[in-house]
Amino acid sequence: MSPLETDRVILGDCVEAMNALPANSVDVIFADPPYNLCLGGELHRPDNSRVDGVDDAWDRFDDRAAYDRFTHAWLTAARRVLKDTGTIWVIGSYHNIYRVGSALQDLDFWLLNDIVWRKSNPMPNFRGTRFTNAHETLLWCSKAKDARYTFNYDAMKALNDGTQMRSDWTLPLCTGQERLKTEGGDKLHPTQKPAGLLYRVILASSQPGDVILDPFFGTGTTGAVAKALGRHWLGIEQDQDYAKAATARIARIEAGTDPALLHNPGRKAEPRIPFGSLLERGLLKPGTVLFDAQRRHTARVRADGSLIAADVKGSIHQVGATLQGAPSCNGWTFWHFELKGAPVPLDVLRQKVRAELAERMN
Amino acid sequence: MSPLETDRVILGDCVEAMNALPANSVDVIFADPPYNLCLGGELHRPDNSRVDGVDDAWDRFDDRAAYDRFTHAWLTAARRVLKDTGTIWVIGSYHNIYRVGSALQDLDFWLLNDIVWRKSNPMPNFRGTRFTNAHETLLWCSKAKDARYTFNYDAMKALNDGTQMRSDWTLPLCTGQERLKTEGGDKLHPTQKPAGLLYRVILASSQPGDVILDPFFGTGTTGAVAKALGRHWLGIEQDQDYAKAATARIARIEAGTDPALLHNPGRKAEPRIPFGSLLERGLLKPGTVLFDAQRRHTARVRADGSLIAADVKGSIHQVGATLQGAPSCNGWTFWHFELKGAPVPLDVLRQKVRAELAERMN
DNA sequence: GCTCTTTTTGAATCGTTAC
DNA sequence: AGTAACGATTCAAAAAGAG
Repeated sequence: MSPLETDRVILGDCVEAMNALPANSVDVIFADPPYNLCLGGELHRPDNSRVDGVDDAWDRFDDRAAYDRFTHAWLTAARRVLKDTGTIWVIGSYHNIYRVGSALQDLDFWLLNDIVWRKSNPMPNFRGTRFTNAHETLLWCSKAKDARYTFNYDAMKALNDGTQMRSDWTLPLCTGQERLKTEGGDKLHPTQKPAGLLYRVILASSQPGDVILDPFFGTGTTGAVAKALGRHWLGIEQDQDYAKAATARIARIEAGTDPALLHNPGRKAEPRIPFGSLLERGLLKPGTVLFDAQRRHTARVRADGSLIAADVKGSIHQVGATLQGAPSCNGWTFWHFELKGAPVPLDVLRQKVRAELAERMN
Repeated sequence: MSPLETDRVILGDCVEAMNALPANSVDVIFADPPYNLCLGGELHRPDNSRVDGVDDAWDRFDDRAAYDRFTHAWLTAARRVLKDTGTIWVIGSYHNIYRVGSALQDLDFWLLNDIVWRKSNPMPNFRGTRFTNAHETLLWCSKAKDARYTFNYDAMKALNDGTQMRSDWTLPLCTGQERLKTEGGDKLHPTQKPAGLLYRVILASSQPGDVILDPFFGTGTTGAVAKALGRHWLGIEQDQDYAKAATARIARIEAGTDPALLHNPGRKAEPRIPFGSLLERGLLKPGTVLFDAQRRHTARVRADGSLIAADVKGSIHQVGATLQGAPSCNGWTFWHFELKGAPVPLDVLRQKVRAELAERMN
């Protein structure tokens, strides 16, 4: 077999293309396979605008068994081209990631971490039917339990302001200037991943000069970041338009650009403390009676963190404002509870939680 | 089969115990099954015979297959006792959650969300070989794709300070006073879950009076929180010491009883008011001119409670939708009428009627 | 050029009841 | 059973528009 020719896009099916590559030849694989979303009808926002869901042909499978066969096939091909010291990353959502995770384990990949990409700006759940689906999952595996692999611990620690990088990464979606557009101004690809995500993946698990393979190349984010970080890359993509756009995009990147220019650290976790968390933490119990400093008003705490007074229900702020006839009210300082016979403002509890959180959350 | 006897711990194997319960009898299942995949220690077949160390590959295969059989068995038993309108929660880490997730899907459970528990104080990775494993995953499933299920959207939104609860939950580990200890001062159970986690699970997915089953009861956190939140509980535990500690722990909890504190039914549950009843009650007169907030559209009220605009006749919703060219419209909030020179939404009148109805109930 | 407001949008398994 | 009507429902970020 000929030696590996890198820094190019291979047009075609990813299994066939990988099988045409030399075995044990790439250092890292990053894969963003179809999620098999199975979306039904249309979805509208409360303002009646239509949500542009993923309905592309490449995301449609006959059934779960067909998706499992597809997953097994491409992971098998990926395993062959991956060096014994290499690692593979796969990203997915709850629709597919449990199939992928099981398949990886069945193929004797060894799970090193599962990483949660916390989206700082996810799409809300418009109908109020579930929790806002605000994250995706990345699986990071070595080829075997006892395999040696690359993990740039110190680079990750530095990227995280001196404390160990955790398994949850807070990063925004790929939007704005970063998102590739058609000439008509629409998004070119329905699921373009943010460069910040690939930055962490590649920086964590490869060395300069390594080869990064992406079998579902799409708009080529993997190639763009790999090139900027001084790595070689190889993309496989079956859609000609995507392949063309990716090639052009990567050509515009300067190789080995100062990583600081690309550096896109996640936002710090906000120290916002919902009032409800005091209940979850057992610092306050449902039924606790709250009152203002002058003891002119009282209200009781409900299990969900709302307050109930004679005629009013709502947040600590809303109820405080309504009872006073004021336009607004800071419930944290307005409301007090009784502790050993003395009135204590709620804010004391918030400060307690903040102090605990500040200890190690990054 | 005898009716379900709740608020007790059943000592024994969870599959046998669940099979002895009536089918379709519990509202929510919370399960924290063993994760102990490949953590060393002895290997057992399902019949509890020990596996002799043979070839590595064979061992590994047998181990994972055994875990899969175990998972399949208890999930099958769980499915039988769960009501068709019930939901199941399973918590796990990357060691087992991909096996569990696949098994749930294979058994036709329908994944509603995967939830990430972000630990605010995780154990660091001491050897610097991986990312700090700072989260665990909860899977939340209904019994079938089209099953109705309980999700207390408004309670969750209230608990999160007025914005939708997301799929990532930041909560501390179970430590300090909360952690049950042996007489010697050691932790009683290796994986006691924080009450705050169960608080959110139970508040989100059940109603007061519902039955919560935990087939891996351990120290009884599920029962303790269920009781405090006015739910019934049922625990299955095979370790006598854990069962005893759990029973004692729950006995100390004060049961939540006040529905006003425990229940937030939300707006969706409010009684329906036909628009025509506003006319019957004389709150609105036939011929009243309605308009939207931007005064782009107008319509007149007819005696039968339908609207008439230039080209359109129909309900307040139909006419609003048609005039806007929208797929749907809430006529109650869309349409306004003039009162003392100011625009007032129809919804104000509906609230008035609802208040009167509530008054008469007392 | 600058600030403030409005609009747009993102891998979405997104309803319930009465007839 | 299927169909039609009712009417509930969104957050963050960035672009685009307005002044």
